[in-house]
Amino acid sequence: MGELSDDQLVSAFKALGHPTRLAILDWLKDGNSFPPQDRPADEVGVCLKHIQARANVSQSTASQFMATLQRADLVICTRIGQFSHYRRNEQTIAKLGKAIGADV
Amino acid sequence: MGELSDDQLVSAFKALGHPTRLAILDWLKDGNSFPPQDRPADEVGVCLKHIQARANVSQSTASQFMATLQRADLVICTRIGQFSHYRRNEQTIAKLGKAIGADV
DNA sequence: CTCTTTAATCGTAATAACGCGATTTACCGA
DNA sequence: TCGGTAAATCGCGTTATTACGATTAAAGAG
Repeated sequence: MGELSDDQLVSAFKALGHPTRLAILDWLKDGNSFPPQDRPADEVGVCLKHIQARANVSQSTASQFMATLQRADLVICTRIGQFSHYRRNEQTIAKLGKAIGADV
Repeated sequence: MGELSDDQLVSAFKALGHPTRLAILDWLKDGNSFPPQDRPADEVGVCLKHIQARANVSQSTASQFMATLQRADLVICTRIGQFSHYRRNEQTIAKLGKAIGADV
């Protein structure tokens, strides 16, 4: 269980430094609050279109937001057919919490 | 002991999303590692010029970095005469650590 | 095979952040 | 009062981020 490097920390903080991305990460704590899907949200994550709808942004913006969160390793993407599902990467988020006070 | 609002969280994450600012906050954990001052660093904080020297940036850039950290409530500034001293705001940093996992 | 749906990528314009030198303000010592 | 020093602010050019529509690629339905 390694710790996050400085680059990873900066990348994560940058990703969280946006109100919508921060909100999305919060929404993903309860995947079942989104519209129903073929595969349950708490298993594979929430479909991008549902995130897009709640965030009230364009499709491309929603896709970019999730790509930013993914590059920071804050979410995990599971692609099933044509659908991309996103869920929180609790491991990285926990490491980030530990890093504050230790590294930061 | 209130919690940080969403705006405060975003502001703090933005401030931490820069390698130099993140490093500065880390340096301030050991104020005595900086050159000696009239008033000890662990009491009033570290003088701006010492932070500037270690960060290897211009005076105006150093001043702006600290202003950004201060607006995010991550550091506290103590002005003594002509010198601005900066030290960590452990309270906000602790709240930020708690917020990750709770709010985030 | 064709049409539709999903989502990533491209191109772009507006906005914000970055970092610097120059200036201004404030404080101190002589 | 007059320099000298510290630091905040201003002005500016550069770079990065933001958010969008349009395009592209892949997958499912008929």
